[in-house]
Amino acid sequence: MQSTQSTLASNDVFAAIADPTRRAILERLAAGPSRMSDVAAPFDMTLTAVSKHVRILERAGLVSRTRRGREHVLSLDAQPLRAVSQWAAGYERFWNERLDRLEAHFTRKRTLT
Amino acid sequence: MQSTQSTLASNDVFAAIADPTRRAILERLAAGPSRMSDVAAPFDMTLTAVSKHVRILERAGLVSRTRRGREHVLSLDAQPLRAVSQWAAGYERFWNERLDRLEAHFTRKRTLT
DNA sequence: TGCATACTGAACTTTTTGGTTCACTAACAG
DNA sequence: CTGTTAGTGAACCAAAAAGTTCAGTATGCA
Repeated sequence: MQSTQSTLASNDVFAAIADPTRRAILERLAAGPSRMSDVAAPFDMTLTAVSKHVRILERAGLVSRTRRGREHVLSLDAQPLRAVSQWAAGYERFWNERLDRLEAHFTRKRTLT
Repeated sequence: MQSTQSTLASNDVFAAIADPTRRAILERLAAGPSRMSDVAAPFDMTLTAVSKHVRILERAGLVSRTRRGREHVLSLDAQPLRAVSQWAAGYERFWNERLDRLEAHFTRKRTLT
């Protein structure tokens, strides 16, 4: 079992990236680690709110934090996104060719229960 | 404007795939189109509940329906997942090499505001 | 020491989500 | 026709999510 990533914390990851604020946080951290306050600054919400978003990202394994004095420095941990990318890419054959419509036509005759 | 998919309905897509039931529905439809009832059958919830999930998937552009008599036949529409895959793949450089930690070390000195 | 800064935690509010039930419409089967 | 099957729509509920405020804890700085 090497690819058990799915359905273990995967659900958390999908839930984590569902929120646009959290996706924006990830984008910001892609530019390099930064302090909680700096991450929070661009958003029109309190620091506490952003702090909660960050905690959700942490639990999803997407962000890690290291304390430097009173500052919390956040950095991106993108591995879980690999699973997401691969999950979506699993549907590749449906968008590559327009074979989804084609195959639909085929299978309809048999598979339709 | 051909690639405006992002941020237009993209948010809906991310929200749509956040729910495990809805991901399961997509998986089922990957095997071919099927009727609402048949899609609903495996789940431990009412048909109405599944119907609502399907509507969310439709609004996200992930599922389309065609009526055949009184039956609603659902089929997968995977295009939006391409955007998801590409979005996640945008973070590829962070998981490919362990260069995220490396670069973190670099940028920390300058970027830390 | 003593005040400002950088956060967290707890309590609370509002909105959204995921589910239910029940009544309804439409289509098919005898 | 009549009854059964396939599905929606509306009203409702409980729990979760997203945000707030306020109080508290460390750390840094003068």
